[in-house]
Amino acid sequence: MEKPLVERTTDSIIEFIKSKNLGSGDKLPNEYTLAESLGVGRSTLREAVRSLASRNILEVRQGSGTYVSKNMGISDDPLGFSFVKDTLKLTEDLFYLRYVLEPEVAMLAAYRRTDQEVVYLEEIAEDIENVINSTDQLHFELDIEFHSLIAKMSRNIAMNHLVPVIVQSITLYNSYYTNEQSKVETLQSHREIVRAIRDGDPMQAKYAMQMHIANNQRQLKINRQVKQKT
Amino acid sequence: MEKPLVERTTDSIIEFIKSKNLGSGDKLPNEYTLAESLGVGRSTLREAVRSLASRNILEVRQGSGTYVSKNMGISDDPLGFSFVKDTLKLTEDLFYLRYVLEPEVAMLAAYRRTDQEVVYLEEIAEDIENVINSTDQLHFELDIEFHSLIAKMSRNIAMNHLVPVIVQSITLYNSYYTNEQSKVETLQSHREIVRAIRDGDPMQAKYAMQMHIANNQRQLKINRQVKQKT
DNA sequence: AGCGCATTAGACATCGGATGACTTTGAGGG
DNA sequence: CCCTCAAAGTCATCCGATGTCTAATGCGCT
Repeated sequence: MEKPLVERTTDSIIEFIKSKNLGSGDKLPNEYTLAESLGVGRSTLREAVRSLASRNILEVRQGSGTYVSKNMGISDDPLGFSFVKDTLKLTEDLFYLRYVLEPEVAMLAAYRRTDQEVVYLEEIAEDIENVINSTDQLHFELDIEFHSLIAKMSRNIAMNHLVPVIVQSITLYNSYYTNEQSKVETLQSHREIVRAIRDGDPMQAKYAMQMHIANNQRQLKINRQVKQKT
Repeated sequence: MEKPLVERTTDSIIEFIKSKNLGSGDKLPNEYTLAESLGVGRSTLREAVRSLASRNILEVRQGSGTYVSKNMGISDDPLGFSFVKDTLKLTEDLFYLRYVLEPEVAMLAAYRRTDQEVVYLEEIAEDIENVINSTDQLHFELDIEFHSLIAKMSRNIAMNHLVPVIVQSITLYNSYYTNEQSKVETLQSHREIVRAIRDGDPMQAKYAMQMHIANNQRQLKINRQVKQKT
């Protein structure tokens, strides 16, 4: 018994999910049954479930049941950025990370994308054009979706897991403001990216993404300067 | 009572830590006392503690007590790679990610490193040379330390958080075997990387890191082919 | 005085029963 | 057919008992 029973139980639950081939949204047996079948007490099982829930692997709904989570295994702040004090520098650094990463991702996407995915991507791009002037969070959510889909199209598992986290972190720890200029540039960039990926032009996709993120970086700095002066 | 008591209790614990100004390694009151003072049952407290432990905010040691964790906030598998079925492809993709990322990191490190850090880096590189032939995990741990330190030297917060996760994931989900050839190449590459960073030669640092990871990728494939034939 | 081993107190681990609160579902009345 | 509401299913919470592990204590030996 080297590891505590609770940890072995979390492993058992993951094993259970895999063996039963459960996916997002599927329901687990109730806690009494599951505890019984794993051979542990209910308290132990509950702690194991709680542990997995806090890692966004499970979702517990009182009165309803315990389910496999949607964004399986990726929690809100997986890289611990919420503990970083200097959020200004963090945002800059995140943009630099994106500048290194996402052009490569776009390139891969242009190589490997399916036609179906291109249709989705065009739909999202269109949605963004439609809500670009709305004030709510919808624009940010769609932007995350846009970049996440491209990451998925790259067929690189690591990128696919990582890009959503990075993009979300930026909107999470820095509510940056958009001006008219940046909106125009964003839409223009998006069109170029979509076109390059659709046409299967990896180099152009890479270049377009590079420009897109560089624009964002530049606009971020400009907005901060404007903000400082006021 | 909108939120479940357990979640409110996790918040209470964090509040408790902040208010008492507890830092890494400090001990919390025992579970009976803490439950009492937070006004919840022991099971509830235990689940809250377990939840925080799985997010690497707390560390529980049986028989000793509950402590504030060191690497606050970064969990073992933050990007959810443990759910990926095709670990072979995952490893390839992780290496590709490193190939994109780490040369840039090495470049930044060469720009921004301090002399003190260079001393540490040389020490780690030396340690690696000494244990390269040992069979245990020490070699992997030192390799993680090596790349993590370079990430720290880059002064990019995002890279600093990300690189350890990526490097660790590779050793976690793929126990790749090393042969004599790769050991020699690894040591050679490490020397070149250290030298370039020490000399403040960003381009050379980038190039050396590129070669290092490309070598690793190549050796990985070779080892797999050898493994398949047996 | 110093060292080492055994004891012991303190702390977490695990179990399972009792009761409460919430969700879902479906039967029955309109 | 729809609405209401009661019942069943499920998680939430507390609690007491017992086991296991760690670290400190203290005793005896040298």
